[in-house]
Amino acid sequence: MRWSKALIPTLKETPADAVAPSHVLLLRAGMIRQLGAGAYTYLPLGFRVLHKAVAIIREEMDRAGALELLMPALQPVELWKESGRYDDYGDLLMRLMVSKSHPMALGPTHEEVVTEMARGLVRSYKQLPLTVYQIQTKFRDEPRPRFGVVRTREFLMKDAYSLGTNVQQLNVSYDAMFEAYCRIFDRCGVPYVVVEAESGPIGGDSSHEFMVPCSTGEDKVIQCSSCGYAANQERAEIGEPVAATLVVESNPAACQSVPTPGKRTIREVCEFLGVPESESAKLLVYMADGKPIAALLRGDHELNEAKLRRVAGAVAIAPADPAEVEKATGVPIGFLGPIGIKIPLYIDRAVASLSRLVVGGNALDVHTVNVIPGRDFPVPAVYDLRNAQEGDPCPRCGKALAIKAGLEIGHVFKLGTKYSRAMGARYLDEAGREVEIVMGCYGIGVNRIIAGAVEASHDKAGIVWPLALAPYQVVIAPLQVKNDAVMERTAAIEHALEAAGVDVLTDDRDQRPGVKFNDIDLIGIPLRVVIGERGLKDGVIELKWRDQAAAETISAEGAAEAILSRLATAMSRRAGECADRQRARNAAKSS
RNA sequence: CGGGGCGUAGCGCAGCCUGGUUAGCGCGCCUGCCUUGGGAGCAGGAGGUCACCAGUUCGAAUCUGGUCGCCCCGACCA
Repeated sequence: MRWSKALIPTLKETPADAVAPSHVLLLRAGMIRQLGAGAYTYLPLGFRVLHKAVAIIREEMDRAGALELLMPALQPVELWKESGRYDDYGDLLMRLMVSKSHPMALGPTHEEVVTEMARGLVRSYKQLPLTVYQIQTKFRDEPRPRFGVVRTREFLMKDAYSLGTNVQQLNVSYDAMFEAYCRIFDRCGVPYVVVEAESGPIGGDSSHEFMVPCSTGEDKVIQCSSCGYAANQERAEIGEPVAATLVVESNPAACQSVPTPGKRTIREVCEFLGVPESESAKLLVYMADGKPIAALLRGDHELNEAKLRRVAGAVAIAPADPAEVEKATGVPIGFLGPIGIKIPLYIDRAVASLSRLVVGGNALDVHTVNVIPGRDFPVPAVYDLRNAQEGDPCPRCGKALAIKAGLEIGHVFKLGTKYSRAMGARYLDEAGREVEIVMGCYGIGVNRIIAGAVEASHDKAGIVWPLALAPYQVVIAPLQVKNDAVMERTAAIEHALEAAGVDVLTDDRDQRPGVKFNDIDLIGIPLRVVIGERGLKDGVIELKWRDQAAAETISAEGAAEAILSRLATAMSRRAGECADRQRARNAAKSS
């Protein structure tokens, strides 16, 4: 491709609206352009990158035995009502009227459609297991799209669904998809960590997320550097604290009510009383399936709603509003405490290990000090209720956990029979009995692979694409486009590379070298070939890798062959790294 | 949905507080000259319903009210 014939609208300045590095650079490199909030055009260069990712995904899904198909984005809302997600999914579901009065939805995901298909097509255990996938546009009415291509209302997703007769088949399918995902992201050259994840409203038993570590990530990843434990903060467990020597005073003071007029928040109360927040406890009231429950946490800790939901055995929980709190406890919000509380109380482990704390006094403008858990209120049991923090003990090995931001690019779930039960998708087993299909679902955000690659790999000058995703593998920059010798040499190398199947971009613009170099760095093409009068006089041209500082001079004669061999070396090195990682995974699995 | 910010040429911005000729600047774009190994220089030029609607006024980019759009933080989120 000749640059002069291409559409590559690079930007010198950063558009005011862009903040995240991937957003800024994809915009500046002329890869995307915004149409509206959460809606982006992929310009030719960006579309090529998307295609490269799609091609890799397709190869690996096919290799894993998944069958590609294409389901409609336009879906009857009846299906969503049948599965129960019409309500659960809420406003995120993009609804519209067809033929003026017929309500439909644009698919945010396709469990319903797959299950509908399965109940029509799958009759016998002999047809199972089966995994299908598609690469298709999804729609979600995101309340807040952000960071360019990271969270949009319309995005490209690879979604796969496994159908099996039982949990064993599900586990085999799940493992195959898990492995395919590792291969996909390895091949794309995007760094990632696999974390245990909360399965969320999609339901199901088990789930892993694939995260690109980067500051733009919207999730928090908890990781143990010692044993390799990694989990989404939503899910991360906290290990038993190292048995701290509890300072038990020989003659502890009795608890005592103190006035705290107008002090409602932990910060206000602790500041007012001159007590560290870590020696206070807060009582949070939640509505669990419509009934009030309470959680007691250390003042400086954060409640993990998923943990509380599990402990309480509830389907759904939500913070109680002030009116519900007062109705359930008789106490105005801000002064709640565990002493004498009437609703079911779940106590976080960290609270029980405190020897003295400040709690709400269960009356307006009152708190209670010198409270000792177990003495002043019962502690029948303790739970892990809070979000893991930096430095908390690892649940596996007890070493300190670290926390960092991660961008979710892939997610695998074991759904079980959630959808097949709700929608009646059954097969006949060997004994002729009707049995619900056991399902799994597996998603990759294709756009997020692009965003994640840029987040993980860029410098001051611009994007540094991994070879596998780059819109073009090689860029040729003839420096004097009016010099016949330069242009003949350029064309010769260009044609030789293209004939060998290499994606080549030739910057034939009549621009000064500085302009070309800066644009080339910005769009991030891995290998740059510079052909100039000066070098040609000595019979040489220059090669430079985008991710390396130094350039290399090679003979102009046989340059194409030299470039091809360097590309081949780079690709086989990458393939070797992927193979090494796969071996490491296999070794870890068998051990 | 709560909080904050912004909307003036393709991009980045000034002007607005204190209303007053033809609304400016830089980059980019077009033409010519010149230059050519890291975003050159000179000259000429094109490009704007000042987001939209209503109001105040002799007069509105500027003041008032409303609407819409976009960004950020939070809530939310397979």
